[in-house]
Amino acid sequence: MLLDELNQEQRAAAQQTEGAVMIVAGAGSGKTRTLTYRIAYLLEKGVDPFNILSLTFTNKAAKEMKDRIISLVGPKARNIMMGTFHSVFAKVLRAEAERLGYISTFTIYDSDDSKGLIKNILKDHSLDPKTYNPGYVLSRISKAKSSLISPSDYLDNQQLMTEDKASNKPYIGNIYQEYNNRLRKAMSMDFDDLLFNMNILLRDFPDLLLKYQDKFRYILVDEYQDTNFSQYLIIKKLAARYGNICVVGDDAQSIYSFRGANIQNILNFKKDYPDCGIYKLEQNYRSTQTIVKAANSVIAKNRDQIKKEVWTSNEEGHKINYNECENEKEEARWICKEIVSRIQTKNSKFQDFAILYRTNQQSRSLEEVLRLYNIPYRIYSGTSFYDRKEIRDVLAYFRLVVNNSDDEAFLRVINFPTRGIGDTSINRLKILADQKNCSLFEAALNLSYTDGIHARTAQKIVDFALMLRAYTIDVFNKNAYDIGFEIVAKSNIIKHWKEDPDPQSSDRADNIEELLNAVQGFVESSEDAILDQLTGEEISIENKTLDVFLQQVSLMSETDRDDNGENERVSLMTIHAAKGLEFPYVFVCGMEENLFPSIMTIVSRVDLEEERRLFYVAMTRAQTELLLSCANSRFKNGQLNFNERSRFLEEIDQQYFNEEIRMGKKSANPFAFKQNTTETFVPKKIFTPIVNKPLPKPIGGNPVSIEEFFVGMDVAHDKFGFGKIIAIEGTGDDTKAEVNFEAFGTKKLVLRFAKLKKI
DNA sequence: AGGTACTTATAGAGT
DNA sequence: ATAAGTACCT
Repeated sequence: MLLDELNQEQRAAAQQTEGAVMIVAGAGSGKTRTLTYRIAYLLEKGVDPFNILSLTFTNKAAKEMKDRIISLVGPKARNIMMGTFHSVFAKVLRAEAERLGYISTFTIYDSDDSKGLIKNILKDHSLDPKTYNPGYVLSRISKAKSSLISPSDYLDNQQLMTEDKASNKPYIGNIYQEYNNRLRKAMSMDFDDLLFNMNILLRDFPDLLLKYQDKFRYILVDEYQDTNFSQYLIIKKLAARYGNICVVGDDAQSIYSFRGANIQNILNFKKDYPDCGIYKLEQNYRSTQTIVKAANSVIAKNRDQIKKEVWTSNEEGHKINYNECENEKEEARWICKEIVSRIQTKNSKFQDFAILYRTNQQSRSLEEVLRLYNIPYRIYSGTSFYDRKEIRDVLAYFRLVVNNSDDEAFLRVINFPTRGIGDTSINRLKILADQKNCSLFEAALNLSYTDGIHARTAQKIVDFALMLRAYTIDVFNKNAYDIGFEIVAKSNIIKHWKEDPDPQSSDRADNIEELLNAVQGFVESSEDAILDQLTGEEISIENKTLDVFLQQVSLMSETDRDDNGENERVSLMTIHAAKGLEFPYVFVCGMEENLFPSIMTIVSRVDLEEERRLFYVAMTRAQTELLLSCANSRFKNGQLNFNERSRFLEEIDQQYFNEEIRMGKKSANPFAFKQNTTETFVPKKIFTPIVNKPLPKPIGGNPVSIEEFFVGMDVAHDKFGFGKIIAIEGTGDDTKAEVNFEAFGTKKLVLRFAKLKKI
């Protein structure tokens, strides 16, 4: 029987298929498993997959869950609507776009596009971008949108207006209004619009409300603690007819309030659905007792929480490991050594390790040292592939072809690669478009020589528009790859990078080719539904058009990207990105005050509690071993900073550390706890440690000629990392050195080829 | 118009 | 450290 795979509480939660259900699931308690079996069970009971809506936190999670369900109950599961809030409702909006006066190929703006639009508005209204920092303005707008506050609501809202006046930015409401006007004119939506407009659709079109209530008779929401008001209301409306709503979450893992997530949604579920079944999953199957208990001891410090007792019957396991380092380089080296030692002694694989951090910047020093140790890794957050300039440029061409009204895309590529169209002509064109109340693209297409633009430049503008117009006509008759390939070729963008002498430029050309590969992969893939989940239409290669690709890509995160089968790598990511994942060995680095907890959060209890939940999430990713580290000094924005170790370290019940690494009373002087660093805190190693020496040393070192090497010299090798020369033999080109590497033991190297560097 | 050199800001997490 | 923006030169 299908549900035999679940424990008693999980099974009970899966079996109550009708009505409202809340599953409060502690970390590692088999939440995804329960959801998966619950959906499989629904299908076994005869529920039509077209009637199931399952909302997950990442698209990757959706894909994995769907694959698992398919393996349990067969291919009919493909037709379940499963994905993130944003991707699912983008599909619905695409189908219903004309109700809202949008074209179905509307563009989705990401935060960079949104910031660019705000910058343009500031420029046009002569507002100071220092006062009206685009990032800040966008976050105000975003918070308003995710609370369903429209621009006119904003301008009428006394509290918001007072706040903006107090911060000396009285025009944010007006910027919001203009921002929305321009988005609409460009036939574009930002992330929050996908949810906002879905709400409008359900509010203003009763037939659609009924249609989707009827379609989505069974609704499941994962990570419910991280939903915002806008998402909450969509779900509430959709579920209002049949009442079959199942939410899963853990208030202790709510970490997205900055994005408007409202922890009250889960805390108040019982108020909305008084008859709901509540199930608590408290048995942790993931981690050792040490990890579970240590994490519990930390989260107990929070005041706001649903009471529950997470426990495990797993073995006690290792004590938590901790190392205090001089600086971020030494921290990275410590992590590398710990990884290598486990690889060699415990038969672990690189994919068993994750290095988690609070801020994306921290990945850079880790990266440098991982490369030195020749440890394969993958970064799952930070500047994603799709954020790179060259990729955004190509995507802007695609966007403009699919949606001619997309002015931001137009401005991005009108003169890139350069085609002799400068600021003067572009400003003139903007004025023309404004006068005619049309898009920049249309203005360009219909440019006449009486328009006041130099004839030669005007011709270039018209040529540009005509070139793209040809693709617009074709875009729905060809698959995404065929047309994408042509656009890239014709726009000269690859040629531009290939001819550029800068060494980084050939990488950019390669990236564009990789993007085209991704487009091809999209066209050829059949992993998704065979039938369109909304229309029931068959999906074939002809449906895989460029606009569909764009819509998919704009909602994809780095975590969702394919790893091309190369999965034997250490994972690097922020703690936020690690939510929902698990690894045998987890490093949490940068355990320092002002970094984690972040300096922005330490003034308010509510923010600090969220930060503490974040640490709880980090700890509970670990299955067998948890390793923490901090650095006494660290470069940030090119400046050296000194921080005390994080208060969170002392909040862990000290019995879960080895005796010798328990925290003493926190000292006021950041240097006072320095002497007991590496030697004492590092566990026994199989490699000869050189950590007793005062560090840091520059990483990388300098190349030297063969004669300069001597026995006892500290050297670095591209592959083997740091080592010390223990013997030299031979002369001239045949000179060989025996080097004892920290991580790879003794190697004999021919100096002429080894490219050893002095450190 | 387009490229180069200098200046300045950067605050955190990401659909 | 890095990117983006500005001033200035060709």
